Amino acid sequence: MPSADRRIPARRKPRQVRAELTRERILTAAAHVFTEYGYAAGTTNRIADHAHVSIGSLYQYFPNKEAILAELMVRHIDRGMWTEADELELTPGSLETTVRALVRDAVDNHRDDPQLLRIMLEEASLSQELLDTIERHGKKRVGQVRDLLARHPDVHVGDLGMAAELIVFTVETNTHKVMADPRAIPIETFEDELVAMVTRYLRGDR
Amino acid sequence: MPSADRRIPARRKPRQVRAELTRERILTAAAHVFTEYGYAAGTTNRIADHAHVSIGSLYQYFPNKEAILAELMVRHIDRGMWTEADELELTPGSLETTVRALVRDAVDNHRDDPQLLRIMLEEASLSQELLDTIERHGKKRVGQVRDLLARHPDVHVGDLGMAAELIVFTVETNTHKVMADPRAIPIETFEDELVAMVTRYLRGDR
DNA sequence: CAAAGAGCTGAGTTATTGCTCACAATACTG
DNA sequence: CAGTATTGTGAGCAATAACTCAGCTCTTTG
Repeated sequence: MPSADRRIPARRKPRQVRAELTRERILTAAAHVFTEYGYAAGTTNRIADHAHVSIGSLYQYFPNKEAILAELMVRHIDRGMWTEADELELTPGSLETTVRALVRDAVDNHRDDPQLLRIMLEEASLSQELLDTIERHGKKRVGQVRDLLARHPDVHVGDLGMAAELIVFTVETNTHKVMADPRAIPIETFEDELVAMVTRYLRGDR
Repeated sequence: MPSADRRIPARRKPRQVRAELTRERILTAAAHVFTEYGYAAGTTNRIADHAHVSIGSLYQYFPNKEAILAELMVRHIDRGMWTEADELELTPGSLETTVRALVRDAVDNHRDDPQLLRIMLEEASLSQELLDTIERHGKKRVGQVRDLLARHPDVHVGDLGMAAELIVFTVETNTHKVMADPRAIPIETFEDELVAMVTRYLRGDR
């Protein structure tokens, strides 16, 4: 492994469609390879092989291995970002309906490739910059949920911010677990329990 | 990195106290090094250095790097296992008290070295055997909690097994998160919310 | 106290992997 | 179609890290 901090030369920017396709093939292959082998064992040569591309080509579009993972991560985050329209859409209905929508949202976010997400979050040591992006995304999401809860009449909790944080994290990790586990519990059943837990919590029953 | 599956020669078993001490020093150093550098960058040479032991000695007691982590993991699990006495001790009291005890237990389990636990669980790719041990431990724990809930009069949930699973996982991961995050939320506050959530869920209020 | 064995050493071997670079192939342009 | 720019190739370099082994020191034992 070469020294980590070396001057990273600027990469060529694709000008022809061919090049753009190559880039995409590399990313697709990387997703597959990381999923199958994990981050450490998902070598750049393996990725290149899988993409039917030479290792040299790979390094023409990505300055290093981490950059590939970073791009996958950024794309995932972008896909998962709520638009304001989505947010409004969640407002009406009973508390349970709202919570269920939240859970469904988390499930959708994991649908593509739960294994890959796990690897991205857990296995690879991401750059500080990327971690910051994820952090910001998380904070924004907690904020959205907090606002959502604030607008709902049935919510009775002490600290709304903390409740939002607790909920987002709990829903996220539980979904993550059920989706990532091959021999998983049926999602529907688990979803019901999760929804029940969160709903009862928010309702603040004594 | 040498090929993963090679004949692993039997290691020397310590016969003198001196040897036992060396083994312990290696394990202690490994815990420190893994915590500070992570698993991948926590090299065997670094561990040996930190333990003031030659790399050769290290390999006299552990067949490979993973075995070191495995031993740390097994020890952690053993420490965290409930005895029957512990179990009985948890029975009496209000539901909230019981839940709080559960949460406290998780906190205690993370107290030693939350970073290390994170590394063990997330970063390293553990052997199937070790994963099975962890799995068995998890199942046993869920079983213990299920029995605990079954004995409590205030618990009203549909599927007790699933409830136990949901609770154990939720308490575990939330605790894990708060403990591992350096700029963490005050544990007490978070604990209260977590306890509230789980308690309200179990009480099954409508 | 001397022989035997247990424990310890660390330079060196083996293997892997991220990544470069000199060159070849392909696409664009006038 | 010649000349230029872009894209693609893959052997091999350099770095790194897991692990070995020949020979040493320390402990035990008779």
